[in-house]
Amino acid sequence: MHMQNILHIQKKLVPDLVQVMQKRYKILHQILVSGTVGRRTLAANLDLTERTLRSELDILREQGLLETGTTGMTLTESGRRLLEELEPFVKEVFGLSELEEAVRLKFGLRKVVVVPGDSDVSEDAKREIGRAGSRVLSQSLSPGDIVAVMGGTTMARMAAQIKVQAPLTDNWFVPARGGLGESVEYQANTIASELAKRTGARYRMLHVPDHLSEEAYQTIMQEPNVREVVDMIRRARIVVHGIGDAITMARRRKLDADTVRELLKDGALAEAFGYYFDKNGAVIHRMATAGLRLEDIEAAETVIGLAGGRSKGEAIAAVLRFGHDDILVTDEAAAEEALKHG
Amino acid sequence: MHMQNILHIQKKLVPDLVQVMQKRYKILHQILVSGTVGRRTLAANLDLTERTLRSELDILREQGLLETGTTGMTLTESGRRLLEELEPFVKEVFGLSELEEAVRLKFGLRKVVVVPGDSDVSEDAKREIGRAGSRVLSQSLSPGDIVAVMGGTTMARMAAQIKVQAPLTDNWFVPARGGLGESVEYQANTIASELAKRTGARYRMLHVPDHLSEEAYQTIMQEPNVREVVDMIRRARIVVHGIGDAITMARRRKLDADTVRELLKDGALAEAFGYYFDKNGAVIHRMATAGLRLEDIEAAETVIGLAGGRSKGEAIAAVLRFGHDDILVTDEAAAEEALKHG
DNA sequence: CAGTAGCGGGACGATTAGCGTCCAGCTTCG
DNA sequence: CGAAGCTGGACGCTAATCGTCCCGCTACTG
Repeated sequence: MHMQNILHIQKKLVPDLVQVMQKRYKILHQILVSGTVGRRTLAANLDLTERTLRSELDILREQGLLETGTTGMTLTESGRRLLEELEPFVKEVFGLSELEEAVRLKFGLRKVVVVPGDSDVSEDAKREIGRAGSRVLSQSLSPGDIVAVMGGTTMARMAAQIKVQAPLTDNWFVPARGGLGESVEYQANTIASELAKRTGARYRMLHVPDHLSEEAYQTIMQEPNVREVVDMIRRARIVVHGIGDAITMARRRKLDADTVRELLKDGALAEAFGYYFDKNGAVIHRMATAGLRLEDIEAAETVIGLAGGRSKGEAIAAVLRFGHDDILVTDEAAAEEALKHG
Repeated sequence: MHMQNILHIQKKLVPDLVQVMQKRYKILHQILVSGTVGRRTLAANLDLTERTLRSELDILREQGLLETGTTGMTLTESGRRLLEELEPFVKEVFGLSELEEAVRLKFGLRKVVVVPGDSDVSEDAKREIGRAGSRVLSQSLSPGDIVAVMGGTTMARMAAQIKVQAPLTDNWFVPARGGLGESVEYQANTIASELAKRTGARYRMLHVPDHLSEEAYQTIMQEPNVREVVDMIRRARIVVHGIGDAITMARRRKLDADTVRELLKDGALAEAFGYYFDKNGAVIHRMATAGLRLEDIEAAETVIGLAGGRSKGEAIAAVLRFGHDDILVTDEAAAEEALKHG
């Protein structure tokens, strides 16, 4: 645990080092398997543009790793040896990004970010998910966007770390759902306000008590300022949510015994944005509070899921199977686990 | 030997990023020892410009390694931990550049280039010295410059690897000394011609047999084309030479027994540009052939010495003590050894 | 309590590096 | 002998980087 691999350290100090290493490794590797190959062919094989490849080749040539002849480029003895020496590290260097790509393909996502570690055992990993999540959210934001956010500890951590260049005077943060029985610092309302405060955006609260009678529910929904927030939720272009284990969430939200029994019977596995899912991603149950509906999830342009820890891998897989998430931010352990159950 | 450290690999694969790593480490380290420090102070301490430092600081802050307060910048817990984790690798990351700086200061040189390895045992290191030497020479060249070169295997390797962007139509390569009894492929004449051929520059040969009588010597020096080359040598702005062990060189050049004995008696240790030096850098003996004199060495703007291998460390130190070299290109083992004897 | 030194961060123009793109000249191979 | 594929050069556009200066603020110090 303490003898951290130097690659992990380097990733912090020089974040793009690993990517560049990967790129150059791929180039050398491709030349190795090709024997002798020309620049254009190489560019096509590696899906790089001719010019960027050329810059890399110049560097590699400068380092004496490859030679240029009239028929194309070949690895030098030095280059071949380097590739061989690099072999043991390749798995590690490529580990996370390969994981990201694997998860992305398996669940048909637009983007996957995997941070190192396991949130179940490492506070570091949790923080990294928060940081990575906030970065993803920042990148996804366009002027005028309304962002609907859920609650939860991961969401709170994300909110606590977001930073923007310039104040987002043109954006809104709204809670995706009314009160869901969480303690106040992890409620969607709190998170929306924290996000707004830290980014200079505006926000709205949605105060709808849990467990209302149908009649009371209809009444409160007629309230203008509830109506207004719900309308904003309907128009949200971005939705950010955590993913939880069904039973844990049910307990945390103090569902009544009957409901819990029913959830168990139906095979509830995961929870996200107030819905419970079974292992196939089918919706089992809906929390009784106002706000985001499934149609809104489908209408949103970017749905971002945040969750980490090996124990959540299966739940993540279930929610991803539901099929409406676009971006996943998770950690190594959860990603591996999700793949197993995908 | 075979389980190479990944840092060695990275130095080859991503040398640019390793430098960036060094820079960022230095910044973090400086902040650590300063406790809290402002940008300007930091820039002055690290000898960086304010703006470049600032870009780096932004990245490091983005990585959560440092925090910015009203009184200056401080490392975060993350940053301190990173620095601690990095400690075991620092020596290795900085190994060569620290070595370069140490040698540079010890012998008062303008520039020192140290390549990894030991030429005594590694063919790779020899080639790297050649490559590095050719790069240094290219960088030192200005239009119109005359370059005087010596012979030797290291010089030959350098010549074989030099490359230039555009042909040096305005430069001359001349042998620094007439024949010095080396086999033809390592003679200064050959090297000058090879360098010229590979760079598009022009060259002159200097054919002066060894061991001439004083009379014959005076006669040959009156020869117009000898005279002409010697004049060019006098005007050389750059001198490039190898450094040898005195006894080895004496033997290779088949000096007569008397002279060798005399060299030994006088404590000859090193040889460079036809002169023999004792351990204090004092000139013991001069080879009897035409060409470069000590005055010319002093007049030259840039004197570049090339030599590697632990066994040559002491000789290198002796020549550097002579005090007229500006740039040294060597390998790790020789540099370490030279420091011991400096 | 007022003055000041030192702080971070904003701004902006000049410079440069990076990149897409196309072309010339060469070698090799069919 | 022609076609294909190769390298390396060239060039203009764009985006990033950098040097430089300035502003407002804070926390000391006298």
